[in-house]
Amino acid sequence: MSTLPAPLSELAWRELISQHTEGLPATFAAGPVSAYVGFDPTASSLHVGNLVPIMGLMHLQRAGHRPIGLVGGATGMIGDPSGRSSERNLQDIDTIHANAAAIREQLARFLDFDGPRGAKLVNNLDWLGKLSMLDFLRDTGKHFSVNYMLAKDSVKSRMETGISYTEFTYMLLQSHDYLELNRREGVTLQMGGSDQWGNITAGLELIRRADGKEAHALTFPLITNADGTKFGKSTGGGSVWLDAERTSPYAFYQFWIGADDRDVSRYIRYYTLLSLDEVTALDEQVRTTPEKRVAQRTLAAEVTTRVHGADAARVAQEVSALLFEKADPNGLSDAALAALAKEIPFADYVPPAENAPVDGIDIFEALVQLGIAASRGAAKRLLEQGGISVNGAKLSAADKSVGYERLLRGQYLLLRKGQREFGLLRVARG
RNA sequence: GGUGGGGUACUCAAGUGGCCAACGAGAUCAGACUGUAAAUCUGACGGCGCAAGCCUUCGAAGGUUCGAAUCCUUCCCCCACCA
Repeated sequence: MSTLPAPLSELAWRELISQHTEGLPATFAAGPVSAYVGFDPTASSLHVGNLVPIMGLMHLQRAGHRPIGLVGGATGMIGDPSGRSSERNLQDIDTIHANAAAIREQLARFLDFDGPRGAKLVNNLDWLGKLSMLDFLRDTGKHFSVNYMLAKDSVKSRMETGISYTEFTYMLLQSHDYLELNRREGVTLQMGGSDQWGNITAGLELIRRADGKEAHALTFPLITNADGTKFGKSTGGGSVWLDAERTSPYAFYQFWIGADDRDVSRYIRYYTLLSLDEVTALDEQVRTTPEKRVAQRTLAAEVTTRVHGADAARVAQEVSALLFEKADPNGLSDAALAALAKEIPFADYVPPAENAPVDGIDIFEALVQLGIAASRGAAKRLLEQGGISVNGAKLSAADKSVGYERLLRGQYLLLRKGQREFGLLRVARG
């Protein structure tokens, strides 16, 4: 294993390799390789679940090879059956174009798009869009037997519940992409999640049969959480996005801070560029002084800095310190409160329309307006269970309202739900 | 086209005339314990309401009944076997 060429040795110690084709090491050793990863343009932003393939491309480029991102503009309109239990919704073209543009910007935070080894982003709509059915059947379809396709896990697993002809064909379209990129860009490696192995190797077959050339596959492991939950879900249950509009830098930072001790070492290997020595040192810290959360802090700072920049990461750290390290909210300056308003859920308080039954700020209303509770009923349950604090002090079940005298700087209220969810309310005195 | 089985809340899954807002499990949220960790224990978990209670829900639409997720009719969809 010590003889693995550049990106493979790195990927190997980071445990980022699930499997790869046999001849891949030799191919890397022979010179610069162009490799691609596909991204679904089903949303206008990538999320942390896309991070592993992105890091794969990053390591590749750092080792002197050329990364290519493929936006599945065409295939996104179809849907990959791999890893899905049901048929999915199709996207319209305008949406896909907009999403592709957004994805390119996010990739630029990881990849260098300039220079001879510059990264490139392509869209398979460019060739699949104008491909005729007859050409496709003649040039691609004839190289595959239905028997071969049925034997793939992605198809097999759907035989029970049913799979449309469209999704069945997905494998061939992806193979066609690989062939196309092999011809256009000299791409000889496709990478992807471990569930993509079948689709990628189908592409290798096509390249060999159609052009008699050799190409390779490399897959990344499926990322798991030690507690069995799905990786990449925020406290609220939603995906953690790279787009600051969808997931604030603070929330993004918090996502990483919350990593389980059992996971954090792996995540640092996967998602940062820290060296093996640094990673080993952090592992030691986790073992001896887990309560200091040094590894989690490092992980959060590293990833947030890469995705949102050093300034945003620093603010996220400061806000986190403010909220979690027992600073008295009453001492916050106007500037600090204004900064906070940008990072955590924020709302301008609107008093209930009814002739207010309570004096002061209606807590249920405040929680709903901040999005911390889904309804007044839910807010009430939270309060009754002792899950709500205001300005650092826990409320009792009887505290249905908060007096104006408790407002910070005369106009703000810092609400907290449970251990780690915050919201800032601004109240206009009338 | 025929026969049989099935569509229940975020997911799985009970329920086959009133005791059903609907057993149970998972997921989720909160509390205790902690280290913004895990595990464990406790509670909550359709909406509105301080509450009594009201409203909406069991594929869709009608109907029977004092009363339906449960019975009847039609329709839509899924699965298995047969053709």
